[in-house]
Amino acid sequence: MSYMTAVNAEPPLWRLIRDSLEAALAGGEYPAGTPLPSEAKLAARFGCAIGTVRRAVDELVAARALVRRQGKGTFVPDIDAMARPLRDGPDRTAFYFFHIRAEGGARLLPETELLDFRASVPCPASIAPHLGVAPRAPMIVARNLQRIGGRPVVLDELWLPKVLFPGLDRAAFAGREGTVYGLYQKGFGHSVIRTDERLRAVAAPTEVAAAFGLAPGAPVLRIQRIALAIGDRPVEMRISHADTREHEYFNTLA
Amino acid sequence: MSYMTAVNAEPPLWRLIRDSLEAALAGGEYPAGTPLPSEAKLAARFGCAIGTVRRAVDELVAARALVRRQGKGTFVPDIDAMARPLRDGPDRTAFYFFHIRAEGGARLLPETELLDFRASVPCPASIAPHLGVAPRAPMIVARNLQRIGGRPVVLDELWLPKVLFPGLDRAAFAGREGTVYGLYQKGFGHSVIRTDERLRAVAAPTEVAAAFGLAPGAPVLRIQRIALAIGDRPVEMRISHADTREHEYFNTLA
DNA sequence: AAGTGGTCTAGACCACTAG
DNA sequence: TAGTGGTCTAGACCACTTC
Repeated sequence: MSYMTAVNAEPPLWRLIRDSLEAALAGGEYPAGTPLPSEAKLAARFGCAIGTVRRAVDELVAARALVRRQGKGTFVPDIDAMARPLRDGPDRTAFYFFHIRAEGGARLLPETELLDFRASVPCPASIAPHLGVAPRAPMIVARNLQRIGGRPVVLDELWLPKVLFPGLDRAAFAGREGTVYGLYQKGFGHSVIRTDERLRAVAAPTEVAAAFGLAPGAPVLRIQRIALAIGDRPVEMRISHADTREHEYFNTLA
Repeated sequence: MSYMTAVNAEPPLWRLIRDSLEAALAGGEYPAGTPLPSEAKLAARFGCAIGTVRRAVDELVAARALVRRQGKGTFVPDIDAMARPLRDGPDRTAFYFFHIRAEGGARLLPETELLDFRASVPCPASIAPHLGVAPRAPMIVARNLQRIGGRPVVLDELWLPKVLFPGLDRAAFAGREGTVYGLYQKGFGHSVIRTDERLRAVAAPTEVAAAFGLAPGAPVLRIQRIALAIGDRPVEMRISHADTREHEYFNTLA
């Protein structure tokens, strides 16, 4: 007569807890620097054992939405801290969203130069569906030139739904500290944890060829990226062209 | 005076168990069809609680070296079964090692035609270090043309250390059922679970241009892949050229 | 019915960080 | 010293598969 064995609908408890935490993270609680409640407190709040909370947090850690630090707490990872090479131990988390490396293998972080910034451009029909916005919705468009070791290697075109980045202007964009994704996180609460990319080899458009000192029509790598924040919310579309004469796009699968 | 609290050197028990299991898998025990001992039996064998075994197995499942099937057991995944679209549920495991898709998005598996097979070629110095073999070590070289919907899209050149594939000849290679990686797994015990890829845009070599019906020098995507089996052992290097006029290389990160 | 993996509990003890 | 996450235990019960 186990009348107290709970209802037990379909989804396991740890999944409900994971989704609840994910929603809280997507909703902007617990910004990058502040710790989550301790596992014991979360267990009390959800009325379950600590092990169940740990199972939920494990998932979010695997999805790169959280990091644990023994003795300190559990945090939303700081994207800029990740992008910077770590002192202690190998920099496995570095370069997570930057995959262009020199042929030899030495990993250098790029220097970014803002070429152009437009605060309100109607969204083309080719981009709107990827970001889940209406066609002709107002967008912010920026173009960057990235140099590695002084040499221009990547030309970026960024498309941001204006509604997700209220008040973002050229000064804030150019004057940021750290990476673009760090700005999305600290300025607007969008923690990018996943990207979908599509790559093609194309003949260099004239502007790209000029930037890289290439003959017109020379082969360049075209990368179309969609950046997704914690709840799989798309926040940026980026079209990049890379000069792969002396650099390569690296990809490790699974 | 806790004289029985165990030695507790550095590595946690679950890691030792994980490594032990990984070594057994790399050593060829438990081939694709046969289940591992049950978690209870493994716990007894290692003299620990079931939860500790589960922690170790969890890691190998995350690394795609094992799959659990409730009610049946824990298995080495069958690569060909993964590569085939699944009936039940979304085919999230399909296309794991094949990233070229039609522009629209419809995923078609390619048909492969063997163009060339050479049973013993000395390994070039440019390839040897990637596979951990000595320069001029004997290699098997194969070239494939892959068609998607009848259209030639990818030209592959495969380099295999002969020592890892004893007895592999053209007939066995061409007459296989399933994918190349399925052959590696079922014929030689090398379960590929990870790949490292480097991509560039290059001018099409003449032979590639001819195969794709491209003008000489047209841009094509060059993919250099190293395939790694369970213990991070490199087993294949592959240089592919892809026609990305109507197809794209897809990549989802983390 | 028996055997498998999946969920959840309750608690002990360890390792690390901070005040 | 107190609080955090990390490891490990021992066991209950559930869901699925096979006989």
